[in-house]
Amino acid sequence: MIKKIEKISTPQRILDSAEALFADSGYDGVSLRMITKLAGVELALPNYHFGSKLGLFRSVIQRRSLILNNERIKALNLLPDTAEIDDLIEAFIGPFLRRSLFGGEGWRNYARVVAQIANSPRWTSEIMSAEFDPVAIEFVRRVRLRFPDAKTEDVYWSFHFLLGAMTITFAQTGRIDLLSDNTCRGSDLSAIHLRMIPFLSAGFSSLCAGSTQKGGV
Amino acid sequence: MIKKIEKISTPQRILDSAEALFADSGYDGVSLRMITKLAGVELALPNYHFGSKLGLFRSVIQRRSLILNNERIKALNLLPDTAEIDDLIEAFIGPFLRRSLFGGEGWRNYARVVAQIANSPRWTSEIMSAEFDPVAIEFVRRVRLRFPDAKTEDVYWSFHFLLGAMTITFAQTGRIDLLSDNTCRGSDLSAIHLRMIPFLSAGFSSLCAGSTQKGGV
DNA sequence: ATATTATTTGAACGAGCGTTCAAATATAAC
DNA sequence: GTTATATTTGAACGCTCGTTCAAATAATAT
Repeated sequence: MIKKIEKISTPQRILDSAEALFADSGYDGVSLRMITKLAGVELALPNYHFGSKLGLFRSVIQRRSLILNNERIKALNLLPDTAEIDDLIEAFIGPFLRRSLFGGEGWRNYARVVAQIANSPRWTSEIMSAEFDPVAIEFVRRVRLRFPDAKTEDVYWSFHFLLGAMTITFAQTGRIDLLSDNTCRGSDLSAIHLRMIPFLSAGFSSLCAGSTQKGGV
Repeated sequence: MIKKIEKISTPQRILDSAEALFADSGYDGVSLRMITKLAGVELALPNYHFGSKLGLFRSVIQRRSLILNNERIKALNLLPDTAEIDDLIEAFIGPFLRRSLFGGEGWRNYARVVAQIANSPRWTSEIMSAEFDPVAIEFVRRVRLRFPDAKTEDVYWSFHFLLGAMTITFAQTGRIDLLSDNTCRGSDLSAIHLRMIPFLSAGFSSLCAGSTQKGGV
C-alpha cells in the first residue's frame, strides 16, 4: 500500500511551531508572525483557532499536560498504599522523563516551556496551578500515606524542591554540560534517572520520615 | 524625624526599575519605555549608561551577583577542608537566602530574574556561566574534598538538582502558597532554611557518599 | 571665569506588534 | 447540486518597540 503523506492540521502545525519558539524565547520573546511563518500558515489563523496569543500559549501547555498527568495518575494508582518513596517519585517523574527522552523534539520543547512557567510568578495561578495542582495534590496525598507522621509543611516543601530540580533538569538548558565541560550531558536522561530518583528520595526521607534535626547523614 | 531624601544616581534608578520589571515579566516582557517611566528618567538614558537593553539586563544581574559570589567564596573559605556537606551547602545557599530575607525588595526581584535565566537555554552561556561558574566550580571542588570517592558526574548532577531547587524557591513564585492553601509561605525563608539544607544534604550524601544503588533510605 | 567633558533632553527613525474583518475559498449536510 | 458552515486569505488598524542624534544643560577641571 502506498504511504499517504499525512496532512497535519493547521491547529497542530501552529501548536508545534509555537511550542518550539516559546521553548527558546518565552511567551513575550515570540511573535505570532514568527509562529505563523515557521508553521507556513497565515497570520490570522492562530487567533481564529485559539482566540488570542494567550489562548495559543495555554493550548500549547494543555495539549501535553493532559497526557502527562493521566500517565502520572495511572502510575500512582498502580502502586499499593504501602509504596516506598522512590516508587512514588518514579511514578511522578518517570512519565515526564520518558517523554522527554523518547517523545521527540516536541516533548523536549514542552519541558522547556514548563520550566519557564514554573519559575515565573506570572504564570503561577493561571497555568501552573490550573494544569498541575490535581496531580500534585494526589502525589502529596500518597507521600503522606507513606510518611504518616510527617508534618504537612515538610511534605509540601519537599515536593517544591522536587519541582525545581525536575523542571530545570528536563528543560535541558545546557548549563550542566557547560559547567562540567561535557562530563555530564543534559540530554542523557538515563543518567538523570539513575541519579534524580535516589537524590530526591533521600531528601524526602530525611525531611518527612525521620526528625527534622540537622546533620542526620 | 526629618527624612533625608537621598539622591539616587540615574544608573541606580534605572537598574532598580529594570530589576523590578524584569522580575515580573522577563526580558522580552519589559520595554525600555516601561523601565524609564518607572524610574522617572528619559527614554534615551538606559542606552547612554548601559549601551543597550541587553547591556542593562546584564548589569542588573552583575550588580548583585558580584556581592553574592564574594560572600559565598568567603563563607566556603571559612570552612575547613573536612567540612560536612550541610555546612558546604549552607555556605553556598545561605548568603542568597539571607539576602532574599533581609535584603529588601531589590534582592527578591533579583532572585526572580535569576530563576528565569537559570531555567532558559537562552541565557545559559552568556549570563549563567559567565556569572556563576567560578563559584560553582569552587563549590563542586569542596564537595569532592568531602566525598573523595564520589564519581564526578554524581557531584555535578547533585549540584544541578540543588540549583533547580534553590532558584525556584528563592523566586517566590507563589506556587507553594497556592498549592498548600497557604499552609506554606514562600516568603517564610526561615522555614525554607530549616528544610532545604537537610533535604539537599541528604540528597548529596545519598548520591556522593554511599553507593548509587536504589532504596538506600 | 573659562574651557572641557559628562549627562540629559526631546524628538524622530524604521520596524514589528496583536488583533480585526470583509471577501474568498474549501468542506460538509441535505 | 445546492445550501449552510468552516476555514483561509490578504490587508489594514492603531500602537509600541529599541535605537539614534543633535541640541541643551550640568558638572568638572584649569
